[in-house]
Amino acid sequence: MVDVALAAGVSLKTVSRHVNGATNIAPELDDRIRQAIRDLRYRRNLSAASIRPGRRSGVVGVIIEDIGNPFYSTLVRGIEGVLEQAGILLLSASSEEDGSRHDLLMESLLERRVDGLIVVPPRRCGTSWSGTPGLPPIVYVDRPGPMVEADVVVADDFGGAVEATSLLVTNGARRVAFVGDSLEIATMAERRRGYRSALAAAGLAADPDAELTDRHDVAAAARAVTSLLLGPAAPDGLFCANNRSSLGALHAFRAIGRRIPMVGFDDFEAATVAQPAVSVVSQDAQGMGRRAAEQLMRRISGDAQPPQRIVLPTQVTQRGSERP
Amino acid sequence: MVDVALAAGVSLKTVSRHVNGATNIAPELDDRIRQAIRDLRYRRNLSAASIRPGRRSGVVGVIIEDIGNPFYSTLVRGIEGVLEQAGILLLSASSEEDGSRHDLLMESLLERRVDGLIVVPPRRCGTSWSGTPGLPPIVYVDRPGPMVEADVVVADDFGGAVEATSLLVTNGARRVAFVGDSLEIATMAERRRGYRSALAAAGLAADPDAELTDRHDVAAAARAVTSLLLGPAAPDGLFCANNRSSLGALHAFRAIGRRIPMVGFDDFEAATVAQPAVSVVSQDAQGMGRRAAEQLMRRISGDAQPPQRIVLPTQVTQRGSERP
DNA sequence: TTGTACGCGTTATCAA
DNA sequence: TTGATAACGCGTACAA
Repeated sequence: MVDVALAAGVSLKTVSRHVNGATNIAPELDDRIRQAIRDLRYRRNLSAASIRPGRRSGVVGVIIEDIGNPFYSTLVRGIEGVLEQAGILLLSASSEEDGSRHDLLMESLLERRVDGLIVVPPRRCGTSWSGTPGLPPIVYVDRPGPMVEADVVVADDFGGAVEATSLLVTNGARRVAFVGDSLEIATMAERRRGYRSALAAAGLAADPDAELTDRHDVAAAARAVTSLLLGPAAPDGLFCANNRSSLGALHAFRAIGRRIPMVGFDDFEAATVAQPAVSVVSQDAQGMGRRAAEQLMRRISGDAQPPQRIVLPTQVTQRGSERP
Repeated sequence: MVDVALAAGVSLKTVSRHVNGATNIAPELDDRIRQAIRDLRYRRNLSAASIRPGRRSGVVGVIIEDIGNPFYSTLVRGIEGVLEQAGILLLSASSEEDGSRHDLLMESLLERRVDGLIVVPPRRCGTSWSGTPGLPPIVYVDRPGPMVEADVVVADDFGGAVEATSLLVTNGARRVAFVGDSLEIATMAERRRGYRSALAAAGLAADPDAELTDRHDVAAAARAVTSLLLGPAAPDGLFCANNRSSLGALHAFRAIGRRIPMVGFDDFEAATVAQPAVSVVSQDAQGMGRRAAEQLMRRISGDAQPPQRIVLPTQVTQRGSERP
């Protein structure tokens, strides 16, 4: 910046004004500075600019579980869309459901002085970050954070699971099984609660053996569904509690050469390709990202309202797989 | 940091040494500093640390087309895996195939003093960045950059397209159509070149009317394939040049109630769910990300070898859809 | 409208 | 092994 000032024959401060878009500069000097910047290939250092108290870094931290999961990558897309309009960049990382990894990432992002954080808390969130003074605003998304008193954007997991399960029951299923990931994950616990609630409401007994949890990937889900269908008390309906479980179920159906009615939670690419097409209760991943980013922007702008809990409705899409 | 030094009764510099993991500190002072840091909830400011010349920011910029596309999110996953081991964070953004947006993002990342860049160049890359002095190392991925003299990691698009097309021909197809995105995208041009080359090698004439380009999303690809199949000269084989085209073709088949042999470029989730399962020429997206990140790390470490062009082989996966 | 002097949080030099 | 002091690149208060 000194070099630019020297080349343009002005003071350092005038250059600073120029790059910050100040209007009270003589047009002539403005031009000289512009020229000097071009000649010297000057580019300002935003890291240096941001160390000054009260100045923002223009960066928001994002911690999700796994960018490879379509649900989360869609979520990030929603966040991107909102923040890019404010000229904010995303410093993102995947925690892989690992609490200590998550804490490390948080530290790392905080050390970089992000203006705010959008976080999908891992199943066992080591530290609870919210509340500590001096922290930038945090918005939790997809799952509630470790603190009750925090902004959070979630889908209606319970209601969606009730709808999905009821849809199967309405179509004649009497023994509806559940496939999903670990119940330590808040969304999973909620979805199973909805599943059980719907069964109870229909006067159906919950069978613990028909609840397949801790299936973390497609292959594990496929194996679980396969052995369930080949077992003694095969169900006549299947609620798949996330996109990987749904895909696994389809693989199982194909491997066995036989299917049962199913409904999945969270839409997925293969849903419309399967035969019959898979009915789902979909959550608006992009919308969740958008809402979270909007709420964060409000907080960054100084909004001090009490913490908001934003629950996005789910949507039922019937495509055929819910019927026998 | 001054506060910590004061509280621990040492000088500022000793605290600096402590947080930087220097070993030449008296254990007693080390403990006092550690305690003071805890008491004061001190967290160092990496932005401030990085403004000093020669110091890295510990951040790498990533510009891709669209984080919502499974191919790119898988690519980013590969990058993440390599860089996290070096304690490096990703500052990522989507250019949406927009050249001017891309340039803006580049400027923004450069102003944040990233240590390096991994870039998927948009179809019309406005400026050519490589070569300008003072720039951090750049590795192009998925497509060659605007400069020939730059590190780049790509898949064997030409070879893969030849294999895909030949597979259809081998299975009896005589009028093989092509569906894909804009030929301004380097990978698309290469794949069409491979497609044509395979046709020529088989003694088959290339029919311009059977080349459906500029189909940017699934719906557009589906519409194109539908009208092609319902048209006067319906093909008896279909090469889908990217994952969105493949998915579009499946939708078209389902809408019409009739299919033709097809092979897709790039594997996708629904491929194993379709009936018959879709044969693909797959590229190792995660591997491409990994290789690009590794190459970037070498450059950041000061490796000054001539620019590398890394071409990753594609792999044919026959699942049934290539047959009539 | 422009410039001077200082401070932001950190690291590097060099002397103690 | 430790500490005083000067950068790093920039923004702000205040004076001119």
